[in-house]
Amino acid sequence: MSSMTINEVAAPRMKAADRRELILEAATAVFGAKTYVGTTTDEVARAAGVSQPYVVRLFGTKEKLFVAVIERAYARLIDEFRRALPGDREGRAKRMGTAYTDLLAERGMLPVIANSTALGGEPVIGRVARAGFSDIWRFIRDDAGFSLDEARVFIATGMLINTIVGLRLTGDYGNEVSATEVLDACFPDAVEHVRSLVPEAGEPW
Amino acid sequence: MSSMTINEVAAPRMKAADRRELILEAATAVFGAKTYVGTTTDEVARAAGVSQPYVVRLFGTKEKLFVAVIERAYARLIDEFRRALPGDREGRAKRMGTAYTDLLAERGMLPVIANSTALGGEPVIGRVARAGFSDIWRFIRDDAGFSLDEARVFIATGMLINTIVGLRLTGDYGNEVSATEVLDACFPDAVEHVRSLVPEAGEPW
DNA sequence: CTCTCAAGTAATCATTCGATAACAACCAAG
DNA sequence: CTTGGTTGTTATCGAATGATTACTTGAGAG
Repeated sequence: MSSMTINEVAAPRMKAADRRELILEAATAVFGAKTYVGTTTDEVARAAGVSQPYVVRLFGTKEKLFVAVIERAYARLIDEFRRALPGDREGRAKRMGTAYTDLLAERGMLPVIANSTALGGEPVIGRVARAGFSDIWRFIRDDAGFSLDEARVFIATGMLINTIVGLRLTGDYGNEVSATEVLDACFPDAVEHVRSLVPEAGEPW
Repeated sequence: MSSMTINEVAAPRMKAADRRELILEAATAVFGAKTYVGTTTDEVARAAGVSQPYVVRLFGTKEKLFVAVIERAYARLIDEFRRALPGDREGRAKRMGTAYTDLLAERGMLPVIANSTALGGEPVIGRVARAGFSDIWRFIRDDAGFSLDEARVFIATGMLINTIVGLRLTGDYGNEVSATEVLDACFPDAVEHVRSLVPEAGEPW
């Protein structure tokens, strides 16, 4: 039952640093689809095309692996936000919003960020998640120059997007009133784009 | 190691319906604190002061227990929203927002709702979570009479509150800039009230 | 009383999962 | 060409967990 979702062919003998990055990518997809506790290191390993013990050895523990995944995700997000800064000031929030939804194309990225916000009670992971959120907030305030209210609304909208994606409301668009209304209200001119990037309620992602 | 968190003394020989409700209350607290997958039926049982097999027998499976917990939480939320309807129309959104944060006092209620929004990919739970969200949205639109934009902003704000609570940002208030700013921006005149209701990063809740 | 059904427990099982250990194959430097 | 570090695997373990089974206890009806 070796699915090999990310890499069709296992690539033997890779430099450890590259292998780490490849595993992080696979782990982001799996953690994003099945939550932190719900994900097994074996699933991550098979998605990355390596053995389960090797994943553990490269990262130490499942917890440390997840911490690396979160840190990478928040860094990636800030990266994408930064690329959306240049241009007229009025369109900045919109460009950054688009940058956020475009991250949907990187499998698991948004779900991982969303899930991390529910783990503040975990001693280790919680600290990292708060730091990630704090980085985002400071970027929005200092680098993007958002006012307090702009920042609040922007982040709140992002959290609503997380909810829409996490609930897979996209699958009900057109069939169910609430889902249709929420999606229309959130993505006035990008509903189909978003819909094409979110998987159906059936598991894979 | 029997902690008996909810009920200090086990109440033997209760009518099954009452026992169910008592277990649901305990389960909400535990699921809210440790997520769905991260919670064991034994923890729920001990929090409710009964044996683990009894919990399983009363609800069939852990999944069905969680479904019952979610449905109860959404129903409870709508209940509280409904009680906030009467009064001047301008203050309605504010009253309903207060009703939401007041639910923090019922242990696990908000975290359970927040966590459910990340499980849309689960075949059974996902369906229930979407139905819960849909109920809330329709209540806000039809019963509360919110416009599309009002509804979107209101729900988005709720999701941001979920994030703040889930991340335990309340613990950083006063010590860290981002947490302080977010909390001030979200709860202009209720920061201390919210802070008093959210546990520290250390686990319990 | 006692009989019966509901309420509840102790014991136990089969899986699953993260982690560890021991070993194998590859490759570059001397 | 051989030696040593790096990259990886197979085998396996101990603990945890959801579920099942069989048993016990209490209370209310007749």
